[in-house]
Amino acid sequence: MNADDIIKSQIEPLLNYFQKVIRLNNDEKQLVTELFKPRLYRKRQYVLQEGDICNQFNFIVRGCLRMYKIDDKGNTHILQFAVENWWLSNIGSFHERKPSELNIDALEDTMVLQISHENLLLLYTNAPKFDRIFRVLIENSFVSLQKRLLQNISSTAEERYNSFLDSHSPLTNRLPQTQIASFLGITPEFLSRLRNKQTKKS
Amino acid sequence: MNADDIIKSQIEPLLNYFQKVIRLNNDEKQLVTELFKPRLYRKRQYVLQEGDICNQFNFIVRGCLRMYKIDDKGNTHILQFAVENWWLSNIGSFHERKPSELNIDALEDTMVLQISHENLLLLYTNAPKFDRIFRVLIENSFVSLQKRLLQNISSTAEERYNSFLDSHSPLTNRLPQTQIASFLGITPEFLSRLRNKQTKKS
DNA sequence: ACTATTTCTTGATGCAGTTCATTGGAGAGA
DNA sequence: TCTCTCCAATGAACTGCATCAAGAAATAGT
Repeated sequence: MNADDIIKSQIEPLLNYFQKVIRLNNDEKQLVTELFKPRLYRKRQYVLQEGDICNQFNFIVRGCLRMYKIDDKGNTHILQFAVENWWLSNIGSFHERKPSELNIDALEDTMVLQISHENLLLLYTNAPKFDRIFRVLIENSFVSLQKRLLQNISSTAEERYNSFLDSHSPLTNRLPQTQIASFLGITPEFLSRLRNKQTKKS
Repeated sequence: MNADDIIKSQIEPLLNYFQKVIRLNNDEKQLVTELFKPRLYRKRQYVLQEGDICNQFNFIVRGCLRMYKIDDKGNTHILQFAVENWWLSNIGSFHERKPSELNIDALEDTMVLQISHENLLLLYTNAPKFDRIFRVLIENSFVSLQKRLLQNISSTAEERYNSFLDSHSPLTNRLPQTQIASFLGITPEFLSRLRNKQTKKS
């Protein structure tokens, strides 16, 4: 495969993703291919660092990213994991063009397709269909975020862990437990006790 | 004022809201006036009841709504309050056309402008500008939801209460404390203790 | 293959927040 | 005016989860 073919093969999953919402014509496909740039991040590399303005909207082709905040006591709180075919970006910082309080980094070597703020506006202007596509995309993100908030307000750590196993099962063996604990909002020690308790049961 | 004038005066805040995103032409204003219907809900009246499909997207003209879940133990957990110039609807149920797990009801007599699912699709088709307007609207909701999740993961009840006072100050005296406690994810008793502690300080 | 670093487990102790029960106050309705 | 119901306050006992500490197991770097 030459360089062009490699890029094309990476852009496929993105085009497929869009076409699940609305079919695209060739001009629109062309536009996507031009405006989204592939980029590789190495494990532990920052995609977005606190204080910077988030300037890229990221679609994950393969690998895994996390978005998190570090609080005053130095604890990290993970807001979101993103793996293949998911989107990740600090939407607030991206749209309001103001410094991010959140970090994004790679938990594995990760290939993304990213579009800059400027090019996304260009995309909206040249192909208004994408206004709708991104509306739907954000509606979906909103719904899962709302589910998660509900979980956090209304459930114990054990219930949250179990529903994480349900909803994120592929990640369970892919991530270190410290990361999962930080996503659930508990200490790694307590997660260890929960797991211990559950294995004893079965 | 005759009936038409009353409706017109109610539609103003909605048009203003839209025009903060993009200016509307007269056809578009006309469309909004036709497709959004005013409706009054009495205190304690349901706007959406668990098990029903959410069929209305609501803009609050005056009054106050809440959206909440009742868990297995019978506790209510408030996901969102909405007052003047805010939107409220169960977006998941609304778009996926499936039964709601959440309830929406009125904490005060509340006037809303509501658009049905069918008419919203009509609006998108006849005036694609609204694809963008609703994308922006949901982006904003997403950002505040994300802030709230972060708060919940990373702060103590006292910190959450204080930041509620900051962000929702107009509501503090407007709502009973049980409602605020249920929004913060704590018991009314514990909220009472927090308040007691804070008044002693000052 | 060896060390260094990170990750997981387990115990002891402490605290934030819950639960249950009781009391007092305030608004709504007859 | 007198209930009746709803809401706020407070005490005592309890529990879910954090913290600190220390050791074991796994991973990565050279």
